[in-house]
Amino acid sequence: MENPSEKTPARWESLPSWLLTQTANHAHRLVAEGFSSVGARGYHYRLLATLEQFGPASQAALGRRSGIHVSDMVATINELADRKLVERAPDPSDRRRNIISLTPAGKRQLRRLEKQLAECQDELLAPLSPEERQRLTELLSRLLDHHNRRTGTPEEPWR
Amino acid sequence: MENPSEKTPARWESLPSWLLTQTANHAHRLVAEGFSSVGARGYHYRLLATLEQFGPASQAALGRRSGIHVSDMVATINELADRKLVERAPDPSDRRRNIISLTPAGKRQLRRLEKQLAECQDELLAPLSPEERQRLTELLSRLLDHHNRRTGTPEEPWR
DNA sequence: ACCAAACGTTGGTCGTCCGAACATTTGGGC
DNA sequence: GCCCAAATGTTCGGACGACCAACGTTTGGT
Repeated sequence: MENPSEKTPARWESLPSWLLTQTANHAHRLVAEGFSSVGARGYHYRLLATLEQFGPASQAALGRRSGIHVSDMVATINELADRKLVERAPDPSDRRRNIISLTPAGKRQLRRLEKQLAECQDELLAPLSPEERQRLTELLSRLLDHHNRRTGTPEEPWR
Repeated sequence: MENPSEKTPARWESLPSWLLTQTANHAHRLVAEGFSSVGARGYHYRLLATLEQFGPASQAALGRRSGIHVSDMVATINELADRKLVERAPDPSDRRRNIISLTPAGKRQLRRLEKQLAECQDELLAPLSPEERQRLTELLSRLLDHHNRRTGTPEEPWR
């Protein structure tokens, strides 16, 4: 959206789907800028955060928990492993698996990303009062829940 | 997000930026499905709607009005012109320009897309009451306005 | 022992957004 | 009238998130 100008509002501009995707664009841009200032992108944060929250795990399990597709997981882990933010070790008890774990440097990076993320939330919601922010997140949560339910959420098999 | 499972909620899942981008993903998916069932995608609708609303115009002007990048405009028009939904004619008064106009078939396609779009809005907002839908769109509009203002909106030069 | 299932990996697709570069044409200032 | 800055259309390419198909290896249950 390089140049939305020519003032006259287009007639789709009041559609909820438009409002959502466009504000999401702004949100994504803000977050991406914050992350890239530390040399990262969304998948990096999600993976690091998942690792810290649930501990070391196989790539497949990490994919399920973080919502990152297995095939993207490979590239993401490669990128993080190159920067020594994450470690990939073979699972001795199952030779199909790699066990991914967070390094101290990875933890530090995660702290940086979280700081960026927090700042972005504020910039994103700047024009809203605390009560309005609350109502917005509540409404969005309901929407997200609803659609996540209908878009299959298989369940963790075991372990 | 093929498989968000493993129930335990990740800690970023309550962040406004996450809620926004994810619900926007669902919205986008719904709309894209609706559009693709008629063989179109977002840019097609935006271009057709812009043409109907503002009348025939040059590609650059259409880009400004629809928020589609000039370089994407080329491909979009190509695709629509191939299907005879749009016509590309040289501007006799300015040989740099093409004048793009909507064909009757294009108008019919636009009607189809609008129908799809309307259905999507309802599916998207299904879990919300009319009042809640109202409040959501109001909050999102405020956010979008705010960020659009800060992200340059140059103005239409003339004509 | 067999087979279905899980795992990691490779190599794509798609849509939206965006930038750089280029040739052509134009209009305004001088 | 001339010149230059600006607008126009076009091509190419990249980032990012989301996704899919296929393959070889390894596994666990039967």
